Amino acid sequence: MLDISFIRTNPELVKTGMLNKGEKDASAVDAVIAKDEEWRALVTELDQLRAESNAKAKQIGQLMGQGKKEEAQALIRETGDSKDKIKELEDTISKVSEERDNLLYSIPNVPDASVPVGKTDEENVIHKTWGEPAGQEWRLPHWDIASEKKWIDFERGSKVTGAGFPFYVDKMARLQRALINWFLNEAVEYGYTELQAPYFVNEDSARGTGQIPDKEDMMYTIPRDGFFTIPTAEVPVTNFHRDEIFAQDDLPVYYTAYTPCWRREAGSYGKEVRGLNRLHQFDKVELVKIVHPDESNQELETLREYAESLLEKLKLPYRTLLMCTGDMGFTQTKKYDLEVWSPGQQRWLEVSSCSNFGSYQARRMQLRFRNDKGKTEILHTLNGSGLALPRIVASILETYQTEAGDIRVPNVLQSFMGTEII
RNA sequence: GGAGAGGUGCCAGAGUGGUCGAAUGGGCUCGCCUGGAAAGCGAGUGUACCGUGAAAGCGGUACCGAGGGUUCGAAUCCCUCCCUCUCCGCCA
Repeated sequence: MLDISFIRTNPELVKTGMLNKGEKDASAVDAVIAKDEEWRALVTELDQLRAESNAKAKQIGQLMGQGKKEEAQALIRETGDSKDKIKELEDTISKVSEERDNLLYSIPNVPDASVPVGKTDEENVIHKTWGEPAGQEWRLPHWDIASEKKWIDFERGSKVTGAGFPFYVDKMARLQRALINWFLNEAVEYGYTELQAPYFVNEDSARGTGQIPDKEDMMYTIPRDGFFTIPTAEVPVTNFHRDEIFAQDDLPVYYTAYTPCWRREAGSYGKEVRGLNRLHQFDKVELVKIVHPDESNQELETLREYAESLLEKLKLPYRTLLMCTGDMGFTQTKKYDLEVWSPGQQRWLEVSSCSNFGSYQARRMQLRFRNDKGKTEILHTLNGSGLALPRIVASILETYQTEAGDIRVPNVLQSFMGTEII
């Protein structure tokens, strides 16, 4: 969520950002300011009442201590009214603050000034392209390669679990393992601390990173225990330090974690979900940064460059898009998508999304540091994939296939695969 | 899963209805002492919110695992939940 005092002092900026992000109207901004004013007035009133009642209780205590029972009794009789009033005010306040918070949750993060204004993905800006996208020619889409080689078993996955839960068989299982290892090794070498995270999170964590209330339907739930299966490692990893206060010297903090990711992906269909394009369960190595507010924009650039370097080392042609305001998502201030070329499908596939969340997530999580003046201040969080596996696997199969039907193994993966060709 | 014991500030740990935001010790910060350091001595050391102020600050409220309740008054009593530890069971 945004800082309410920031909204109060910059209402027009927030409204513009909201409309640019494609919200229908920005009335929530004025509404939240009004609701907050109401809340503050009530809190002031309640605090005064409580102060009076505390003073009385203290006095009663003193009288009792001195054995002046009669006087104490008289005072106790006086307290009835204010007690009811306090109770009533407390109920009103909890209602009002809930309304205020709901409004606050409905206001998206303000896009950074450097983000292009636009409505749809057509207005995203191509920030960079790398490599020569190969033509179709004799190249097959990865699902044909995989089924011919019996490397990915979608049918048995459907039988055992459901659509979107494939088995990876033999060389494909090994390729996945190779990628996970290589991604983690690269990240650790770069300076990320490796974490192994829980695959289920509780409601507080889902709220901390903004899956609740915004994107609740993307997650699978375990209702009996109140858990959500993680849609990305971002959720447990960013929540790792929830409610903590960092010393300034400990910043920045970099984490990497491999986890499976589960997404319900309700409403997806057709070529979008063909093969490995979109799955309900997939593997991903995630990168998370927790940084000083002044550094987050620069940190986003280095995060993107790091993710790009992985594709370059894999020698997979890609392009980087700077997402426009309308296509970038609710909680981000700025976002880059990395798309790898799929020669078998002749289309780009998103394999990494690098985002700066500013203070939006950190405020929900009360993730803070102590600044030069010794005051606590909200940190900034970022994350990006480094990288998501299935589409990388798809792109490798399609890019590295030979006309004879074999698959060459990218150089950086050969030591993990134990071979140069599969 | 069963039985029991617990969850207090940065840490350890006292506190079983009133003057407790919380003893004491350790840590940390600053000052004194020293050629410098250690030791010693002195002072300080939570978070959030509301009000006020340009700010430093000042006044107030809340927080002793979380949420409810009893009471004029709750860290302390009651209820629910979560977590930790010990023993038993189960188990990779």
